[in-house]
Amino acid sequence: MSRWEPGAAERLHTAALELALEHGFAAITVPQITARAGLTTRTFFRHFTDKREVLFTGESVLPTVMAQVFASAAPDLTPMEVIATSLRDVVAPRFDGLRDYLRLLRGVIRSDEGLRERELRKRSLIAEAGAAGFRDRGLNDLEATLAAQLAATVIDVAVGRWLDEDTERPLADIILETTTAMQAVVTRPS
Amino acid sequence: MSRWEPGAAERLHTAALELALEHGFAAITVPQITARAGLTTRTFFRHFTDKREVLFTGESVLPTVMAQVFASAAPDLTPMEVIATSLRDVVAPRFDGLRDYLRLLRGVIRSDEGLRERELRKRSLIAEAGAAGFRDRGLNDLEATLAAQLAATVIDVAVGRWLDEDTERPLADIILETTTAMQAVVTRPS
DNA sequence: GTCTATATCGCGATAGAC
DNA sequence: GTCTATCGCGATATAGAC
Repeated sequence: MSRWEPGAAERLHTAALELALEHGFAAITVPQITARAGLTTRTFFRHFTDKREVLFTGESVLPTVMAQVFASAAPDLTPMEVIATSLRDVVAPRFDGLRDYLRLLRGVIRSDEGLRERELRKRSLIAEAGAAGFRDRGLNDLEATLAAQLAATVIDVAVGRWLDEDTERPLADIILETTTAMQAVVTRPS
Repeated sequence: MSRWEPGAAERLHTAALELALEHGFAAITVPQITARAGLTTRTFFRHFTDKREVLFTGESVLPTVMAQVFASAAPDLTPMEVIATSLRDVVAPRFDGLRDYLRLLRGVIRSDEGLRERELRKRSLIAEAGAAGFRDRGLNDLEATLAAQLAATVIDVAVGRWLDEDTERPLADIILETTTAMQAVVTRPS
């Protein structure tokens, strides 16, 4: 048995989310968070570079997920097909079951400007990882960048709508709806 | 004649940019910036909500520019046509002449994680303003959101490439190249 | 304009895992 | 022994209150 309870980062995350839900993120302090998790302030900053970061754990898996997305895509698919099928098959399963938690978290993030800003980094990381994947598939720099931005937009918008709805429609359905709408917007005839 | 030299915000911006170029943004302090601008620390925080903000003045015009973009677009244009022609006619002229300054500023922003994060907010503001504009043109929520994200991506990518190139190719040319590539990525046949 | 809270981080020590 | 996670103390700058 160790000197410390395991899962310090996760306990800090839970404590921070609970406190933020109760009092608002701006109103709580790092000492408050660490007190609830049974740790010290100094320890907090060893796990997270700043106060906001504690709400964005688990985000580090996103580039990994994007790598999976492209590894699992058939080589003859067009960029939009890669986006549509891969997000449906690889991303959606990862989010299933997290809906209630993600709704709570999103509520906190939306209520704080600093957190909203921090959240935009997630999209940026997705787009970066995606661009590398599309370049590996043979697209040139410009096309790879644009395709990855499209993918990031689809994830962002689809997950947002998935969390918005009262009925829990499968994320995979919403992803397909979103990619279809994207095609329509770009190819719409005058 | 007033008690203060005019243009406090602009002087602070210039001082901050110069100091950041010399020492790196993280290494400089607000008192250093205000000292160079001949002001007090308190005055700094009256003009800017935080230290990073001083490098992002002028950004507040972006929603206005986006409003212009949609006001000036012919009503029968498709979303992609609105993006292509409006960015070329309204956005590009606004950036002309700022290239050297923007390259310097971008160098500073790229070198600091906090500033990179803050910059993503610009894209977010553009997308929000754009979505409102596309809704006004009759697109439904989903399509308006996607079209605005496309527009934000085109601006981002096109301006980035414009600043990257050694030869000063007109921004309008690069915008057209970017929208063309976007169409190709989405409509590419298998 | 002054005062103060608190976010942030450097350093040294400690305690267990291996 | 080394490695890693933690603690405690202290310093500084941001940022907001008064």
